[in-house]
Amino acid sequence: MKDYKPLEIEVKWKKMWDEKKIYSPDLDSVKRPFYNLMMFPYPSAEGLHVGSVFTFTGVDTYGRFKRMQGFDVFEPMGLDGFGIHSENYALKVGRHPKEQAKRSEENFYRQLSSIGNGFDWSRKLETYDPNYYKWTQWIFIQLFKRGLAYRKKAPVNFCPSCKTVLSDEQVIDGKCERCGSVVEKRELEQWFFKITDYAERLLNNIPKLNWTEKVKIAQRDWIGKREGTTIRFVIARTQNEVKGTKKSQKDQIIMGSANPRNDSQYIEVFTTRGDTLYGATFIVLAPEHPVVASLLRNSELEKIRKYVEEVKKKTEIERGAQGKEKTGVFTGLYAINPINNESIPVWIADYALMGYGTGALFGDAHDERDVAFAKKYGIPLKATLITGDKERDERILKLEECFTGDGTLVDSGEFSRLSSQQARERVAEWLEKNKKGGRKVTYHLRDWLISRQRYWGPPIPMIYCQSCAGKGRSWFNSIDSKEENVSSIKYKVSSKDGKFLNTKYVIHTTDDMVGWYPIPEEDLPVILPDVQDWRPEGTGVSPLANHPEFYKTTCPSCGGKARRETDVSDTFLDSAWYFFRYLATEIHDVPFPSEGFINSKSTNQQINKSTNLMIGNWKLEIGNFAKRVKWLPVTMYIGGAEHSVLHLLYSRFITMAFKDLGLIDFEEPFARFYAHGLIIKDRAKMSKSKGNVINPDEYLAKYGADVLRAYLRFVGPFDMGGDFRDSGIEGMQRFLKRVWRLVNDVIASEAKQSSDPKEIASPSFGEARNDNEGKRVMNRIIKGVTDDLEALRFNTAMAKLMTWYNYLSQQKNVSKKELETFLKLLAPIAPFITEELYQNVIASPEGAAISDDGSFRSVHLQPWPSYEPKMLEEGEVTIVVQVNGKVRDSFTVHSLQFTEQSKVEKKAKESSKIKKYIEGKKIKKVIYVEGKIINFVV
RNA sequence: GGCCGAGUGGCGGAACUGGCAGACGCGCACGCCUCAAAAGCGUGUGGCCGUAAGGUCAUGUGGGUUCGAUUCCCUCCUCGGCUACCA
Repeated sequence: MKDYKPLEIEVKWKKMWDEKKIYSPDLDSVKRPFYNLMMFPYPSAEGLHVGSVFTFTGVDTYGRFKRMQGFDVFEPMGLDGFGIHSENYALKVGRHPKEQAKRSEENFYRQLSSIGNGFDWSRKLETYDPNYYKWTQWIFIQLFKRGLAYRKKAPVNFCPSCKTVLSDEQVIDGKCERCGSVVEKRELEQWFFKITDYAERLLNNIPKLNWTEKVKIAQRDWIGKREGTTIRFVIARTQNEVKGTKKSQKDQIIMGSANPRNDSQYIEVFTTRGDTLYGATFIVLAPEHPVVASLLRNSELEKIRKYVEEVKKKTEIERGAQGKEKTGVFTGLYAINPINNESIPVWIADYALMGYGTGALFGDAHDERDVAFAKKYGIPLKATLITGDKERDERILKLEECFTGDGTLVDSGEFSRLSSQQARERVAEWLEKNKKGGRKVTYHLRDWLISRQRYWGPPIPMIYCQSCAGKGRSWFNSIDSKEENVSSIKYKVSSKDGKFLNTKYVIHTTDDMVGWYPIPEEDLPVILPDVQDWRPEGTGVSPLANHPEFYKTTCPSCGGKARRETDVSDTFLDSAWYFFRYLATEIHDVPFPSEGFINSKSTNQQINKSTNLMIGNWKLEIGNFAKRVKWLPVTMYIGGAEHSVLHLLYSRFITMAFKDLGLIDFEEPFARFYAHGLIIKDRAKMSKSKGNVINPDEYLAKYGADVLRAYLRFVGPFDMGGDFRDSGIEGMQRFLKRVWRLVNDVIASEAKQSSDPKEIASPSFGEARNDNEGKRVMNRIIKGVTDDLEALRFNTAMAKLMTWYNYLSQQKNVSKKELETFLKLLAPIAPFITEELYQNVIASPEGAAISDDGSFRSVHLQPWPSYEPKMLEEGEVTIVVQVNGKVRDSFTVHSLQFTEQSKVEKKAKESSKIKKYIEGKKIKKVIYVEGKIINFVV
């Protein structure tokens, strides 16, 4: 018998699979497309993490299972190599990002090809490939033309160490996601995508998605829809302005005619708790609130100016997360609560956020933050909600307890005695009727900040023309836009039940966009030049801004001197559409980007010329894209739950935008999303700082891909992850060696038998066993493994196969059918060893991998084993006998003849063990679960 | 603080809709093989009492529902992930 040499058979079969292209479906002609997608990795670290191997081989096991079930499985792989992660890694190792990308790419593809996955390598992609990012840029332009990309000056998170702008999502606990530095606030002009326009659609589609529930919840929370009310508080100069006046004068003030304030000077606040409005005793403004700004212009109050400036400089962390001390300053102003005409002080405080609601809130006794703030500054409070529990209500009214739940209103004028819920409704009505505010919906979701002042990303494909700007011109009033008929572009806004609500026309106000033009599409891509000073300098601009040969250009409209945008786009944009690109890619040898890069001395003209080489055939690519849409939405998408919000949300947004662009007729990219678990080591998350990161290379070299794959399947449930341990992997190697030996022994003894029929070796082929038990076992295992794989319960599928092995290895004869079936069931998990052994089995006594007609009889192309439901029934079943729910005895009966209650009950009562417990007692009740259990209650 | 998970032998984990808790594997012990070891094979393996038959206690804690709870409900504790002053 040959020894089991995993590495040798890997080389052999990999070559064969590659030659026969068994993992490269013809995208245009297949009948049962199954797009089996895993989140592509960003290759910034030293190499592939064993956690990624866990995920990728798990996804592949599912894909192989589906292929054997007759689906045309498409399983592509690529690299998310553009962006801040990769650039930071390049910074760390002191290598040019492009050079590093080349190295990472080589290493990653080497590793990825060694794990035994059925990747379609003819369609790989890298986000830094100009053939890829020309489309990233194209998408940007399409969104710009539809008014979904816009520019605004905004306070942004700035990491002083990475020297870049970060999105809110990249700021963790006020620190930079990558380097951990404390993040500062800066004001910069930035490009944004209007994802908030899609908030309602993104939210309403969630129930329809076949996704892991927790990911759906995370998405819903991230969108964070809140229905509440806005209330207008008219500003008064002093408290007396209201309090000291008679009713008629009060009204005047409120109506805006009293001097010197008028109705335009009001503060609009947002609340979800309109029921507590009567108890509002102060107003809090965010330091960035416009009222504060106007106040500062007219105010001599140095104290306020100082406070606001300090807070604005403060980082998120210093401003303090919940629980930390709140700070604030009184403005000297008062505001009139429209519902009760009370005049209440207006404060500025750091716990009010400009980014949420209206940037202003009212404080009351039923919010813990408000109470904490009020107590600190001695602001009075008034409880207006009670619970009905007398003792508790006493405490609440004495302000000893802060009650934040729904209750019954007290001391709230005409609203007293209403429930919170009723009151919210009535207050909203009142405000609407009296034009003092009204219902309002707010979202936690913010627009997507796209700009990055970095090097390693796709240049944002926009041109700014100073001269056009001076004339108030932009692309939106150019001839081009009229040709594209942009003004008539509209998209549908749907309500919750999917009903058409209205058509939203994009109305362009060119104010913000004056001077801006997209790069003409035929000039794409805007190649990222190969500059040497690529490191971020912390000047708030991209390194490309130091390269006039890059940014100097001509205006597409007037032909005058113009300037390219020098920022690059967020890496989340690269990954928001890659699943489309796998399908659109023609099979071609893509030159590595460096070959297409221009050098930094090239002129602008050369940039454009050189791109012609890259563009390829737009129409062809778009055409393929459209044809292949049958592959979408992605059938199965598997990735980490850490991407639950951002990546998945951005991908959904881009897909919806594609639909609105008329490119596709669906709006959700992933029919099914499954979140896998994490592999940990010694009960701790793997991390470099802990020094417990596992490099799969050594395991692949030592044990081979099959052993590692099978071990990772067995280590724990796919959605939970598992604890990686060397002793476990040894056990798995033993198992595969046993399988190897069993199959080879059987084949060998068969060969012996046919040459000398008298000699019966054991175990051997043959039907001689002639028992139904063997067939029942096989059918049960087939069903079990099939169900487990379908539900991605790989660990229990593996256990069932081991159980079956244990059974087979103890039999005198093992049939050829059993061996074949065993190998087929194991094939998705361990593709190499099963291919080798399967070929041995079918070759015995005759047969070969390549049949006469030239087709390849790979185990991976065999139909998945089926089972006969009839054979699942057990020959005999064990009936457990309980007395008062405690197991006292058990016996077996023939399942077909002896499972009626009367017979089982009779037999159970005959048992001496049972008699002991029921003798002389009255049986109150008998519970019988057919074929399982009988329970006497005495 | 909020949301989502998870707590089961020495360890990783099974138990799918409430029905024999501990499948399968690791580890350990003993045995076979061997001059010996490794590998391999076999047997056993939750705690306690008992020679045994058997009994009894056991799924983080405390309660509840049920003939019966790892599973359902409530309380609390611990750990992990995501998120975070969202008015």
